[in-house]
Amino acid sequence: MAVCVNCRHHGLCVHRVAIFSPLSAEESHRVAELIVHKEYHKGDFIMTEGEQLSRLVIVQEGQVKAFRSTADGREQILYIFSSGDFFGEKNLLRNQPASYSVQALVDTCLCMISRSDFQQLLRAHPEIGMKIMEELCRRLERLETAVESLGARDGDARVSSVLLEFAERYGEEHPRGVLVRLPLSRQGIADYVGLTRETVSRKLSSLQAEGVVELIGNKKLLIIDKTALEMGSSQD
Amino acid sequence: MAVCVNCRHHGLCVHRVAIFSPLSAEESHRVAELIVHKEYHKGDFIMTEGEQLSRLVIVQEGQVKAFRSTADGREQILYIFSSGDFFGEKNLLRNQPASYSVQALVDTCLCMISRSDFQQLLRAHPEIGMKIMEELCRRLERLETAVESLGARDGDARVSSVLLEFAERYGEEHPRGVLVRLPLSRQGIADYVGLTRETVSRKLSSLQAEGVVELIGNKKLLIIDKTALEMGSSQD
DNA sequence: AAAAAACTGTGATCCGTGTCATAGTTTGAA
DNA sequence: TTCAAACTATGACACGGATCACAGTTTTTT
Repeated sequence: MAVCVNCRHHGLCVHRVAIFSPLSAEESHRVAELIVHKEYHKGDFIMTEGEQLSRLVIVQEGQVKAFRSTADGREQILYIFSSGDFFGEKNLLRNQPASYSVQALVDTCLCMISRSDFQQLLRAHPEIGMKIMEELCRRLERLETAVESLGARDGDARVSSVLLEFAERYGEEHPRGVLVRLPLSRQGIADYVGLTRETVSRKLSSLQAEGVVELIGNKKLLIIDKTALEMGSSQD
Repeated sequence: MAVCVNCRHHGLCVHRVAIFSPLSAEESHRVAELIVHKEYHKGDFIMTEGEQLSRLVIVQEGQVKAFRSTADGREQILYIFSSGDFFGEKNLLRNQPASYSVQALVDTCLCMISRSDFQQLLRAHPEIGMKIMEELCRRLERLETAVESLGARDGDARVSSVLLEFAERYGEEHPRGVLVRLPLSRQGIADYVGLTRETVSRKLSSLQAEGVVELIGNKKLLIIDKTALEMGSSQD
């Protein structure tokens, strides 16, 4: 596996995480001592809905999905967390159970800090609280947008907007457009935008037929006409 | 109108708001000085998507809806804020524009505190930051549930769950069940759960036909069989 | 109190997406 | 390299909710 070797040997992860940016070099060294590392394989569960974790978890390397299992047997993906993101915030302030499950999408290395250590840290450095608030607000905005998009039950718009979101987060320059490494399978995309696997397939196919995107295998995709997606995701 | 008379004469609103609960009597007196009150009529806009308000707004008396206007002309309601709730948090930490519009559902009195005053307060009383974090987490959880519910596009479940939510927040005891004063019109409910006015009407009618609820005019509703709603909102 | 405006309920029809079925493709293991 | 398991694409069909239309009701205005 050999993920996060750096991280284990030096306390590097502290530097990679925005919420710890208010710390001085010396302080972050001390914080690094408090952190426990753990590696997970693709598919491993990191936490389960309802569980009481009482740790803040930071993604050091890799990618995980956070989701809820719905009553009708579906799986609603809420977040995709990558390097630098954190989760488990719910269990820190109050003693609340996790409101979603988290599962590794690829081999992943996580940093964990205990509830008590973190609370002490928060008292000593209120600016960390600010950082967390900022991130919570960002996350709220993401979910607000998700609600907006799911409320307007237009399938095309949902697929377009998820592609734009992935392009923003995981896209890289390419002579003919933006190359996106998809973090999710077709089923995963469906679980993210509230459609079925089949519908996502069809929408992607027709986008390709229209020359808007180009499917490269199942895990990559080239966005050729970004404007068309932007139009499709909003007005038509 | 005559809303919030108390509030204007004494600084009472400070006491009614959870986020200021860490303040001592004397401190809250001082904070009350910083607060500006303002009254709005039903239908008035308090803030508009994209606007830079740079104030934290607290609902003293009344009720407002927070929503986004979607590209396809719909209106997606994100939150309903009542007495004690706050909004405008986005503009406080960073200088971000509001991610939603806010409009008064009834005549409403609001308390506002400026960005700089609030930040000073936050520095002096880190516990206020904690309270805000808690509330942001609560709000996140609400939205996560909304996403889950909108993702599973079953109309019956959406209506059932919104009724349960309203019962929780606005319901009162009644010999035959729970009496709910609906904060939204049929169209409003539709905008909240991502359906059309007509579908909401139909679902409510059939719930009434099944003896689960009883419609009392357009603004009230009696939940007779809460269990049926709970079953309908999850598994079937 | 009367009139206007806004809101609600319900039928008829249409369309999009879910569901089911099946074949093709990719991925990973032996 | 071969084989199996998992994933993907696509057609056929059904069904639920959107849309359109209109009548009835409630609320607001003057």
